[in-house]
Amino acid sequence: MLSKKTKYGLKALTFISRNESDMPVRVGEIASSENIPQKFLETILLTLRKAGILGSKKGKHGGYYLRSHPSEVKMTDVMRVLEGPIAMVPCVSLNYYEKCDDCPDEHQCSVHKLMIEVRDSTLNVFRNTTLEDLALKDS
Amino acid sequence: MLSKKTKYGLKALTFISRNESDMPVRVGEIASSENIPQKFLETILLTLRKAGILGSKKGKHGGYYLRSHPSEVKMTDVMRVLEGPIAMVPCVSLNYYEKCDDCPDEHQCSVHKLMIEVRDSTLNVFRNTTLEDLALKDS
DNA sequence: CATTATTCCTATCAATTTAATAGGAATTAC
DNA sequence: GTAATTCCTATTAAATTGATAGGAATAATG
Repeated sequence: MLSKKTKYGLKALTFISRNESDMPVRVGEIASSENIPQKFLETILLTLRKAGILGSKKGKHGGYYLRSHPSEVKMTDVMRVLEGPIAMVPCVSLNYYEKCDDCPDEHQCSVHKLMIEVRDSTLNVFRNTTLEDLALKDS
Repeated sequence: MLSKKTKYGLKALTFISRNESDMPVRVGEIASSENIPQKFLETILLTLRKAGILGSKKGKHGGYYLRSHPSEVKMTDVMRVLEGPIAMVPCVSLNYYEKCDDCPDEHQCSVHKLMIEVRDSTLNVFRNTTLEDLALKDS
Protein backbone atom coordinates (compact mmCIF):
# COMPACT_ATOMS: atom_id res chain seq x y z
CA MET A 1 0.00 0.00 0.00
CA LEU A 2 1.02 3.51 -0.83
CA SER A 3 1.16 5.56 2.35
CA LYS A 4 -0.94 8.67 2.68
CA LYS A 5 2.27 10.57 3.11
CA THR A 6 3.38 9.56 -0.37
CA LYS A 7 -0.02 10.08 -1.89
CA TYR A 8 -0.34 13.55 -0.41
CA GLY A 9 3.23 14.37 -1.33
CA LEU A 10 2.70 13.40 -4.96
CA LYS A 11 -0.49 15.40 -5.16
CA ALA A 12 1.21 18.40 -3.65
CA LEU A 13 4.14 18.17 -6.04
CA THR A 14 1.74 17.95 -8.94
CA PHE A 15 -0.10 20.99 -7.67
CA ILE A 16 3.12 22.94 -7.34
CA SER A 17 4.20 21.85 -10.81
CA ARG A 18 1.03 23.33 -12.23
CA ASN A 19 1.61 26.67 -10.58
CA GLU A 20 2.02 29.29 -13.25
CA SER A 21 2.60 32.39 -11.18
CA ASP A 22 6.08 33.34 -10.02
CA MET A 23 5.00 33.23 -6.39
CA PRO A 24 5.71 30.22 -4.20
CA VAL A 25 2.71 28.10 -3.32
CA ARG A 26 1.32 28.21 0.22
CA VAL A 27 0.74 24.98 2.12
CA GLY A 28 -2.75 26.10 3.00
CA GLU A 29 -3.66 26.53 -0.62
CA ILE A 30 -2.51 23.04 -1.51
CA ALA A 31 -4.15 21.52 1.53
CA SER A 32 -7.55 22.98 0.82
CA SER A 33 -7.44 22.33 -2.93
CA GLU A 34 -6.35 18.74 -2.53
CA ASN A 35 -8.21 17.82 0.65
CA ILE A 36 -5.11 17.16 2.68
CA PRO A 37 -4.82 17.87 6.42
CA GLN A 38 -2.70 21.00 6.49
CA LYS A 39 -0.48 20.19 9.44
CA PHE A 40 0.29 16.79 8.02
CA LEU A 41 1.12 18.32 4.67
CA GLU A 42 3.49 20.77 6.35
CA THR A 43 5.65 17.93 7.58
CA ILE A 44 5.60 16.24 4.19
CA LEU A 45 6.68 19.32 2.29
CA LEU A 46 9.36 19.86 4.87
CA THR A 47 10.92 16.50 4.11
CA LEU A 48 10.72 17.20 0.40
CA ARG A 49 12.52 20.45 0.98
CA LYS A 50 15.18 18.81 3.13
CA ALA A 51 15.66 16.26 0.37
CA GLY A 52 16.36 19.07 -2.06
CA ILE A 53 13.32 18.59 -4.24
CA LEU A 54 11.46 21.65 -3.03
CA GLY A 55 12.69 25.07 -2.03
CA SER A 56 10.83 27.36 0.32
CA LYS A 57 10.41 30.94 1.26
CA LYS A 58 9.43 31.80 4.80
CA GLY A 59 7.21 34.51 6.18
CA LYS A 60 4.43 36.46 4.55
CA HIS A 61 4.05 35.61 0.87
CA GLY A 62 6.15 32.59 1.53
CA GLY A 63 5.56 29.09 0.31
CA TYR A 64 7.08 26.22 -1.63
CA TYR A 65 8.45 25.95 -5.14
CA LEU A 66 10.28 23.32 -7.19
CA ARG A 67 14.04 23.45 -7.27
CA SER A 68 14.13 22.07 -10.81
CA HIS A 69 11.87 22.09 -13.81
CA PRO A 70 9.17 19.43 -13.48
CA SER A 71 10.64 17.56 -16.44
CA GLU A 72 13.84 17.12 -14.45
CA VAL A 73 12.23 15.60 -11.38
CA LYS A 74 12.14 11.83 -11.68
CA MET A 75 9.75 9.63 -9.79
CA THR A 76 12.64 7.51 -8.58
CA ASP A 77 13.86 10.43 -6.50
CA VAL A 78 10.45 11.49 -5.28
CA MET A 79 9.38 8.00 -4.32
CA ARG A 80 12.58 7.26 -2.46
CA VAL A 81 12.13 10.39 -0.39
CA LEU A 82 8.47 9.85 0.36
CA GLU A 83 8.00 6.10 0.43
CA GLY A 84 11.51 4.83 1.04
CA PRO A 85 13.23 2.08 -0.93
CA ILE A 86 11.57 1.07 -4.17
CA ALA A 87 12.46 -2.59 -3.67
CA MET A 88 9.98 -4.67 -1.71
CA VAL A 89 12.73 -6.45 0.19
CA PRO A 90 16.00 -4.94 1.41
CA CYS A 91 18.01 -7.75 -0.17
CA VAL A 92 17.16 -6.45 -3.65
CA SER A 93 17.41 -2.76 -2.85
CA LEU A 94 19.92 -0.80 -4.90
CA ASN A 95 20.26 2.04 -2.42
CA TYR A 96 19.46 0.39 0.89
CA TYR A 97 20.75 -3.13 0.53
CA GLU A 98 20.55 -5.37 3.55
CA LYS A 99 21.03 -9.09 3.88
CA CYS A 100 18.10 -11.18 5.09
CA ASP A 101 18.44 -12.85 8.47
CA ASP A 102 16.90 -16.09 7.37
CA CYS A 103 18.43 -16.52 3.94
CA PRO A 104 21.71 -18.44 3.79
CA ASP A 105 22.28 -17.72 0.10
CA GLU A 106 20.22 -15.16 -1.70
CA HIS A 107 21.21 -16.46 -5.11
CA GLN A 108 19.17 -19.53 -4.35
CA CYS A 109 16.26 -17.63 -2.87
CA SER A 110 13.09 -17.71 -4.92
CA VAL A 111 11.75 -14.57 -3.29
CA HIS A 112 14.93 -12.71 -4.13
CA LYS A 113 14.66 -13.73 -7.74
CA LEU A 114 11.04 -12.65 -8.05
CA MET A 115 11.52 -9.38 -6.22
CA ILE A 116 14.37 -8.37 -8.49
CA GLU A 117 11.99 -8.59 -11.38
CA VAL A 118 9.36 -6.56 -9.62
CA ARG A 119 11.91 -3.97 -8.63
CA ASP A 120 13.21 -3.65 -12.18
CA SER A 121 9.80 -3.26 -13.69
CA THR A 122 8.80 -0.65 -11.13
CA LEU A 123 12.07 1.19 -11.57
CA ASN A 124 11.42 1.25 -15.25
CA VAL A 125 8.21 3.16 -14.63
CA PHE A 126 9.67 5.57 -12.11
CA ARG A 127 12.76 6.29 -14.18
CA ASN A 128 10.66 7.18 -17.16
CA THR A 129 8.14 9.35 -15.38
CA THR A 130 8.73 12.92 -14.25
CA LEU A 131 6.65 15.47 -12.43
CA GLU A 132 5.91 17.01 -15.80
CA ASP A 133 4.14 13.81 -16.82
CA LEU A 134 2.12 13.80 -13.63
CA ALA A 135 1.15 17.42 -14.06
CA LEU A 136 -0.44 16.85 -17.46
CA LYS A 137 -4.19 17.06 -17.20
CA ASP A 138 -6.41 14.01 -17.63
CA SER A 139 -5.31 10.45 -18.02
CA MET B 1 7.60 -3.61 1.92
CA LEU B 2 6.85 -7.26 1.44
CA SER B 3 5.37 -8.69 4.63
CA LYS B 4 7.05 -11.60 6.35
CA LYS B 5 3.87 -13.50 5.81
CA THR B 6 4.25 -13.22 2.06
CA LYS B 7 7.95 -13.88 2.14
CA TYR B 8 7.51 -17.00 4.25
CA GLY B 9 4.58 -18.10 2.17
CA LEU B 10 6.54 -17.84 -1.07
CA LYS B 11 9.46 -19.71 0.38
CA ALA B 12 7.19 -22.44 1.64
CA LEU B 13 5.44 -22.77 -1.70
CA THR B 14 8.79 -23.01 -3.41
CA PHE B 15 9.85 -25.69 -0.97
CA ILE B 16 6.69 -27.66 -1.57
CA SER B 17 7.10 -27.30 -5.34
CA ARG B 18 10.51 -28.90 -5.09
CA ASN B 19 9.19 -31.89 -3.18
CA GLU B 20 9.77 -34.99 -5.24
CA SER B 21 8.30 -37.64 -3.02
CA ASP B 22 4.61 -38.47 -3.17
CA MET B 23 4.17 -37.65 0.50
CA PRO B 24 2.77 -34.31 1.61
CA VAL B 25 5.27 -31.92 3.18
CA ARG B 26 5.15 -31.32 6.94
CA VAL B 27 5.06 -27.78 8.26
CA GLY B 28 7.88 -28.58 10.64
CA GLU B 29 10.13 -29.65 7.82
CA ILE B 30 9.55 -26.42 5.91
CA ALA B 31 9.94 -24.31 9.01
CA SER B 32 13.28 -25.74 9.97
CA SER B 33 14.67 -25.82 6.45
CA GLU B 34 13.66 -22.26 5.68
CA ASN B 35 14.16 -20.69 9.11
CA ILE B 36 10.55 -19.76 9.59
CA PRO B 37 8.77 -19.76 12.97
CA GLN B 38 6.67 -22.89 12.81
CA LYS B 39 3.51 -21.62 14.44
CA PHE B 40 3.50 -18.59 12.22
CA LEU B 41 3.99 -20.75 9.16
CA GLU B 42 1.07 -22.93 10.19
CA THR B 43 -1.30 -20.00 9.91
CA ILE B 44 0.15 -18.97 6.57
CA LEU B 45 -0.23 -22.41 5.01
CA LEU B 46 -3.72 -22.54 6.37
CA THR B 47 -4.72 -19.44 4.45
CA LEU B 48 -3.10 -20.83 1.31
CA ARG B 49 -5.12 -23.97 1.74
CA LYS B 50 -8.35 -22.07 2.33
CA ALA B 51 -7.60 -20.10 -0.82
CA GLY B 52 -7.39 -23.35 -2.75
CA ILE B 53 -3.72 -23.18 -3.61
CA LEU B 54 -2.62 -25.89 -1.22
CA GLY B 55 -4.29 -29.10 -0.14
CA SER B 56 -3.60 -30.82 3.13
CA LYS B 57 -3.73 -34.14 4.82
CA LYS B 58 -4.28 -34.32 8.55
CA GLY B 59 -2.87 -36.62 11.18
CA LYS B 60 0.24 -38.75 11.14
CA HIS B 61 2.06 -38.60 7.82
CA GLY B 62 -0.01 -35.54 7.03
CA GLY B 63 1.17 -32.31 5.51
CA TYR B 64 0.65 -29.94 2.61
CA TYR B 65 0.78 -30.38 -1.13
CA LEU B 66 0.03 -28.29 -4.19
CA ARG B 67 -3.41 -28.54 -5.72
CA SER B 68 -2.04 -27.85 -9.19
CA HIS B 69 1.20 -28.38 -10.99
CA PRO B 70 3.69 -25.60 -10.13
CA SER B 71 3.58 -24.40 -13.72
CA GLU B 72 -0.12 -23.69 -13.28
CA VAL B 73 0.21 -21.56 -10.17
CA LYS B 74 0.57 -17.91 -11.12
CA MET B 75 2.11 -15.32 -8.90
CA THR B 76 -0.93 -13.10 -9.35
CA ASP B 77 -2.99 -15.62 -7.40
CA VAL B 78 -0.39 -16.31 -4.77
CA MET B 79 0.36 -12.66 -4.14
CA ARG B 80 -3.28 -11.70 -3.87
CA VAL B 81 -3.81 -14.35 -1.23
CA LEU B 82 -0.71 -13.54 0.77
CA GLU B 83 -0.15 -9.84 0.32
CA GLY B 84 -3.56 -8.62 -0.77
CA PRO B 85 -4.27 -6.35 -3.71
CA ILE B 86 -1.44 -5.91 -6.16
CA ALA B 87 -2.30 -2.27 -6.75
CA MET B 88 -0.71 0.23 -4.40
CA VAL B 89 -3.92 2.23 -4.11
CA PRO B 90 -7.46 0.86 -4.01
CA CYS B 91 -8.59 3.24 -6.76
CA VAL B 92 -6.50 1.34 -9.31
CA SER B 93 -7.18 -2.13 -7.99
CA LEU B 94 -8.74 -4.54 -10.45
CA ASN B 95 -10.13 -6.87 -7.80
CA TYR B 96 -10.64 -4.62 -4.81
CA TYR B 97 -11.56 -1.27 -6.33
CA GLU B 98 -12.46 1.51 -3.94
CA LYS B 99 -12.90 5.20 -4.54
CA CYS B 100 -10.60 7.59 -2.70
CA ASP B 101 -12.19 9.86 -0.11
CA ASP B 102 -10.19 12.88 -1.08
CA CYS B 103 -10.25 12.60 -4.85
CA PRO B 104 -13.13 14.31 -6.65
CA ASP B 105 -12.21 12.90 -10.06
CA GLU B 106 -9.72 10.11 -10.38
CA HIS B 107 -9.25 10.71 -14.09
CA GLN B 108 -7.54 13.93 -13.17
CA CYS B 109 -5.53 12.48 -10.34
CA SER B 110 -1.82 12.30 -10.97
CA VAL B 111 -1.35 9.58 -8.38
CA HIS B 112 -4.00 7.46 -10.03
CA LYS B 113 -2.30 7.78 -13.38
CA LEU B 114 1.10 6.82 -12.02
CA MET B 115 -0.17 3.94 -9.95
CA ILE B 116 -1.94 2.41 -12.93
CA GLU B 117 1.40 2.19 -14.65
CA VAL B 118 3.04 0.61 -11.64
CA ARG B 119 0.20 -1.84 -11.26
CA ASP B 120 0.40 -2.87 -14.90
CA SER B 121 4.11 -3.41 -14.84
CA THR B 122 3.90 -5.45 -11.66
CA LEU B 123 1.00 -7.47 -13.00
CA ASN B 124 3.06 -8.19 -16.05
CA VAL B 125 5.69 -9.82 -13.87
CA PHE B 126 3.25 -11.77 -11.74
CA ARG B 127 1.20 -12.97 -14.67
CA ASN B 128 4.26 -14.34 -16.35
CA THR B 129 5.78 -16.05 -13.35
CA THR B 130 4.67 -19.36 -11.90
CA LEU B 131 5.74 -21.43 -8.97
CA GLU B 132 7.70 -23.54 -11.40
CA ASP B 133 9.85 -20.54 -12.23
CA LEU B 134 10.46 -19.84 -8.57
CA ALA B 135 11.38 -23.42 -7.89
CA LEU B 136 14.20 -23.44 -10.44
CA LYS B 137 17.53 -23.46 -8.68
CA ASP B 138 19.88 -20.46 -8.79
CA SER B 139 19.12 -17.08 -10.17
C1' DC C 1 -7.80 -49.15 21.41
C1' DA C 2 -3.97 -46.20 22.85
C1' DT C 3 -0.31 -43.51 21.21
C1' DT C 4 1.79 -40.38 18.42
C1' DA C 5 2.09 -37.04 14.88
C1' DT C 6 0.14 -33.98 12.51
C1' DT C 7 -3.18 -30.17 10.78
C1' DC C 8 -6.77 -26.94 12.34
C1' DC C 9 -8.72 -23.10 14.81
C1' DT C 10 -8.88 -18.88 17.19
C1' DA C 11 -7.42 -15.75 20.65
C1' DT C 12 -4.04 -12.85 22.31
C1' DC C 13 0.04 -10.01 22.67
C1' DA C 14 3.95 -6.83 21.86
C1' DA C 15 6.19 -4.00 18.76
C1' DT C 16 6.11 -1.10 15.04
C1' DT C 17 4.31 2.02 11.80
C1' DT C 18 1.13 5.33 10.22
C1' DA C 19 -1.74 9.34 10.18
C1' DA C 20 -2.71 13.05 12.37
C1' DT C 21 -2.52 16.82 15.82
C1' DA C 22 -0.48 20.29 18.84
C1' DG C 23 1.93 24.26 20.03
C1' DG C 24 4.73 27.42 19.37
C1' DA C 25 9.51 29.47 17.34
C1' DA C 26 11.52 31.81 13.52
C1' DT C 27 11.19 34.58 9.63
C1' DT C 28 9.50 37.90 6.28
C1' DA C 29 6.49 41.48 3.95
C1' DC C 30 4.27 45.37 4.59
C1' DG D 1 4.75 45.93 15.00
C1' DT D 2 1.45 42.96 12.98
C1' DA D 3 0.02 39.34 10.15
C1' DA D 4 1.19 35.46 7.54
C1' DT D 5 3.83 32.05 6.73
C1' DT D 6 7.41 28.15 7.17
C1' DC D 7 9.97 25.45 10.61
C1' DC D 8 10.66 22.22 14.31
C1' DT D 9 9.70 18.54 17.29
C1' DA D 10 6.82 16.06 20.47
C1' DT D 11 2.88 13.49 21.23
C1' DT D 12 -1.01 10.55 20.41
C1' DA D 13 -4.41 7.16 18.64
C1' DA D 14 -5.30 3.63 15.61
C1' DA D 15 -4.00 0.06 12.72
C1' DT D 16 -1.03 -3.48 11.25
C1' DT D 17 2.36 -6.93 11.71
C1' DG D 18 4.83 -10.75 13.49
C1' DA D 19 4.66 -13.96 16.58
C1' DT D 20 3.00 -17.02 20.31
C1' DA D 21 -0.25 -19.93 22.96
C1' DG D 22 -3.09 -23.69 23.80
C1' DG D 23 -5.45 -27.02 22.69
C1' DA D 24 -9.17 -29.56 19.36
C1' DA D 25 -9.63 -32.59 15.59
C1' DT D 26 -7.92 -36.07 12.71
C1' DA D 27 -5.34 -39.97 10.99
C1' DA D 28 -1.81 -43.78 10.97
C1' DT D 29 0.14 -47.41 13.30
C1' DG D 30 1.00 -51.36 16.25
